[in-house]
Amino acid sequence: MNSFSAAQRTRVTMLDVAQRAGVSKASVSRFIGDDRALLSEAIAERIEQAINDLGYRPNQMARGLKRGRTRLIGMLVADIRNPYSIAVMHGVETACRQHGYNLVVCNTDRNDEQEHQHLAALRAYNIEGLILNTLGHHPDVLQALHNEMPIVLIDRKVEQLHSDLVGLDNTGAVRMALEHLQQQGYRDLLLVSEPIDGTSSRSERIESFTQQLTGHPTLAGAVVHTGPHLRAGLQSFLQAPGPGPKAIFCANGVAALACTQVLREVNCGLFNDIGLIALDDLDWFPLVGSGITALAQPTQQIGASAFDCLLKRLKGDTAPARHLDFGAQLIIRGSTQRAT
Amino acid sequence: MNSFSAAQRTRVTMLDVAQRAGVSKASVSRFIGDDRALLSEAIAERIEQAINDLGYRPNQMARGLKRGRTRLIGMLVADIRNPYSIAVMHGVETACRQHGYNLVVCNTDRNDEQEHQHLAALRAYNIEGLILNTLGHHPDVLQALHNEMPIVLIDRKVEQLHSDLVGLDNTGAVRMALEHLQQQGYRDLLLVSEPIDGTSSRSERIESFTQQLTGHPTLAGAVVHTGPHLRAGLQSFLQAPGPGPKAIFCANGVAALACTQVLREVNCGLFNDIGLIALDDLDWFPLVGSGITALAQPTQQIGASAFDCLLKRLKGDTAPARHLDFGAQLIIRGSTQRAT
DNA sequence: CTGTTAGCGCGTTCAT
DNA sequence: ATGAACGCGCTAACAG
Repeated sequence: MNSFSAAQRTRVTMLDVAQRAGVSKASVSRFIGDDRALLSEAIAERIEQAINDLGYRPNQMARGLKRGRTRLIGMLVADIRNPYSIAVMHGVETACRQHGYNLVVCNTDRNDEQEHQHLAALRAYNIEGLILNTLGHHPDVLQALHNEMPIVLIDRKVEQLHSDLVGLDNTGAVRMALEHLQQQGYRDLLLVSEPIDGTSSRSERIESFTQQLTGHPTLAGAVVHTGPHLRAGLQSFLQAPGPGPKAIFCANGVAALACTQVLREVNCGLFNDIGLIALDDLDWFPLVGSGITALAQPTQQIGASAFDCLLKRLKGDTAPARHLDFGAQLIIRGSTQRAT
Repeated sequence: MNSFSAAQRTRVTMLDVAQRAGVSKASVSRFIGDDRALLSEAIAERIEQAINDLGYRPNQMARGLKRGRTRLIGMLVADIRNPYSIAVMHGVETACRQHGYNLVVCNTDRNDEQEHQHLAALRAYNIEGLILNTLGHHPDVLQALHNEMPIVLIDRKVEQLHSDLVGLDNTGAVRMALEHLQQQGYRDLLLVSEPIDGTSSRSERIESFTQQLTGHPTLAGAVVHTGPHLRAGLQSFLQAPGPGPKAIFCANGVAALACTQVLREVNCGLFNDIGLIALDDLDWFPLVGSGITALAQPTQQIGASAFDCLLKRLKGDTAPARHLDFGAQLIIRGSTQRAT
């Protein structure tokens, strides 16, 4: 078996093709690039033949070095194990491929140091644009990067970096949730969210919730966060006398998972004692108890249109930063059907 | 706001640093690379200063072009929405970062044409090694690639491509499942698997199941596949008179999801009427019914050791192809506790 | 239409 | 210990 000890570089190059076809490198380059029209039929055929014979593939590194176009898009994700991130990433990846771009994905595991490292690495690879789904705790680095390439934010804003953003219409989604719960007869609400850490979508949902409650005089509401206090928070909510039937509103998929876990631990009948609705729709939602009602995000669209924004900018669009907010879709399951 | 119309490339280069520090490019290169020891203290400091002042980052493209080392690892995944793939990928990514490599992830969506495209792209970017988790329906391309770089297979073999493989000890995992089910008093077993499509791990599990059943005279067993016939298959299993208590063995996470869905649809009491064990452990398993017993795969380890294999090869290891099989871990939940 | 030339940013001999 | 010059694989002028 052969060794790959980093030294040998036996790849067939443009020169090989040129020699085999009996032409100059320039002609091969024209054949490869967008100038194929300038070539005579005869010579084009010989080049094509040679390319196939040798299995030649142009070296994108060298190409990028010369043209300044690497056809590489970077994506920085805070938590790659979050189903939302995966779904969006899938959308981005699909769009990339359709337009001849490739995607370099970096996961920060919610770690600022790793975010820093990855940003440096992405820059070193001359990516043409960046899709960002992190807290952005390095505003200086990001700003510097933004001078070199377009950036599109996904789901979370970054302070002082005013670039395109695509995400969810959080206020609208919260409104849908509240209206649905109200219609179903719930009166006492608890919002369960992950702790506030600067994620803008997170705070927007919480703010919308408290704000809109003031517009629903028949509804009462409170907020708890996931983590060590979740269990206590849920229990006191369950036990307290309230204005009427109770329901929980999970602000995202992770909160829904944590919340459902605790509800089971405290032997809460899913979902006879209590209603439940979640923002995000995960594939197991139908399987828990009588099914969890969800507000699904159009993740595929979000990813695709993030790439679309990037592409527009790469083509020279210099319009002021845009914000694209997509609507959520209500999927009703058993968890918000009150036992009569 | 500035435009990024693909033309301007104002990045600070090695020459800029050299001039600012009043030295030659070669010295800067030595500072960047592993030859820092050869530099005088004074000059090293000046270079470091200049680098910081200018915010210089070496261009990996140019670097890779010259040295043949891009520090890029490619990973080709059949289905990025499969939690198993994500988990493994997370392991790979972590290991990559720890060793200064970056990961380019490509998703084929189980599509042969996309696999082909992605392989070409990865080659074009001069990745140093490839981690493969697909069917490998392009043996010629893969073989050609394998001449240029090391390849590590994950979970599934590829015909005629004998390179390193890391995955699960499927036979052992099936044995653990059967023994556990037997101990719990189940006698009539049904294996639910995704359809056979050439995925080696899939067939190994099915074969191990049927094979080992012959060694358990007290157990009866059959196999059904997910898809349009799953529902009928499950129903006839549930209704048929059998040698004793019944249990289902889901061959992976996807099968477990499909299977649980159907069980709900046919109003099967989860899990009083029937036992359930699944290979793979998903985060929602505790939440369904009384909890789903699982055989967890050490996905993090699998990913990390895949990268490890690659690294060894890159360092010149030419030993014959290795197979690394990890053991599964049994996690007992309610779905295999028979109601007494 | 085609070939020649000159770099892109960097690493690596050679000299010194 | 340091600098000058060449080439990695490719594209973009310029000639012809």
